[in-house]
Amino acid sequence: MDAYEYIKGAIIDGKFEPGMRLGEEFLAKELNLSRTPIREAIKHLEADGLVVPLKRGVSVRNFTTEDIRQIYDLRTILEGYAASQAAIYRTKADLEQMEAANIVYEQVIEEHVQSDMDSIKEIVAVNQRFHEVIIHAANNAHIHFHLSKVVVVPIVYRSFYWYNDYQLKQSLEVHKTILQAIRNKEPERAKIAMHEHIYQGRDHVLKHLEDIKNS
Amino acid sequence: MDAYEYIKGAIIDGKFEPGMRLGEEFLAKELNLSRTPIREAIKHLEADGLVVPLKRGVSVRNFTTEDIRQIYDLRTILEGYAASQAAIYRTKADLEQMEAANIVYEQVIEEHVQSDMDSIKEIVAVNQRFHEVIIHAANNAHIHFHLSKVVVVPIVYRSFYWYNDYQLKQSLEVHKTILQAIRNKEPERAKIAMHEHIYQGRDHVLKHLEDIKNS
DNA sequence: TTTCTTAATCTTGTATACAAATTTATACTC
DNA sequence: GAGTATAAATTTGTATACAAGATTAAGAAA
Repeated sequence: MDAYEYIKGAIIDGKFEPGMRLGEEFLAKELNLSRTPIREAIKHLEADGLVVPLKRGVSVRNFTTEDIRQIYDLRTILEGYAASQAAIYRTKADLEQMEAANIVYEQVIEEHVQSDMDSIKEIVAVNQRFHEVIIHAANNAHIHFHLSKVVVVPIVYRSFYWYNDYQLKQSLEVHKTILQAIRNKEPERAKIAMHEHIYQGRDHVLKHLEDIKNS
Repeated sequence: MDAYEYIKGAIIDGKFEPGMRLGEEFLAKELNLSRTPIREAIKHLEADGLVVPLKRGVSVRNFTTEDIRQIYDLRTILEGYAASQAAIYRTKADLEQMEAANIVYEQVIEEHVQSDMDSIKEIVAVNQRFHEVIIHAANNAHIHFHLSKVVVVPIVYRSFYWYNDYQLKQSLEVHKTILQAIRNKEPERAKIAMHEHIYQGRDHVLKHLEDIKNS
């Protein structure tokens, strides 16, 4: 298995917790590889900002509340722009893929039972799919390059775990609004709706962080 | 010397041209190192998007005109946002550093004689300094993280080489406008001025690329 | 002469070895 | 018993070795 993907995955789903030192020998054993490819994967993760260097070796980065706020601000700007561009450049095929993603989104929300890990993973995947199609439709590969590094922050990734049914349906409704604006070629409307969508996500995560701090 | 910085520098100032294969043994000899640290530097550059993988090894990335356009669009959004945030959060110390950068900028432009490499390098550095202070004042470390990867594109970096005296003075004037808006705490004005500034940079680069294509 | 096949060479990718540095553990002193 | 110093043991960083795959070159056939 690819070392980079494995370690990244383990960080994202919390198997490797923030602050944990990532020993090379340990990872090499876990993946049945020598230290060389492990070190290269670590260098890649360091460039991504997912691990931070120590005096020697690296540890899993700890994202503060302030980091989360800044990252969501970034996402708001970039995805807002992507939505407005998508409303200009979207093709028929783009629209079909957005619609398809939202239909699946509706299904998995419908079938979803609270705190079922598998269905949450499906929700995360299909939500991401919708966002990715918009970014693709925006016709700017560089936006995609940067957003792919922004969204991957562990806490953002896991935020769906503490959505309730009502909030999930709310989220689907905003998706529909965004899609409608893109279909109608209304860039400003698409941007504003996307802004609102991501601000809701931000508030949701920040509130959760506040709650666990007070307990 | 650090392998990553060396190779990155060589790509930026064109010593390693787009498409050129970066042989590990070659780089190892050039830097008096073994292949191991070279490979790690290459992995880092790959994460940055400055080199692209081949079937085996990597080559220097070639940025197309379309890439340049997309990258400048990204810069416009991110630095425009940074300028508006700077207009809100700038401290006294931030303002002083912006002023200092612009004073030096004025001096080096004044003393500058066309196509003197050293003075051009100074101009590049002090222009970058002004932009960096604004990004710092915006109070968003993640914006800085992403912009640092966006601006480093070789062609963008070298765009100053084909500015004439009038255009340099023009550029200084816009810097002053941006600074004034930030000083007066006018976020929207600062953003718009920054947008204009970067669009001018973009048009300048794209026109240059067009010119060399037609010759 | 040109093209296809095969062999030789070169380069990468992975593993391992070794030295330097940091961390941990133990012992000694106050 | 606590703190410091010294020594032992991990662990990283760099170098090198080896094997697999890719590229180039050479030779044979059309």
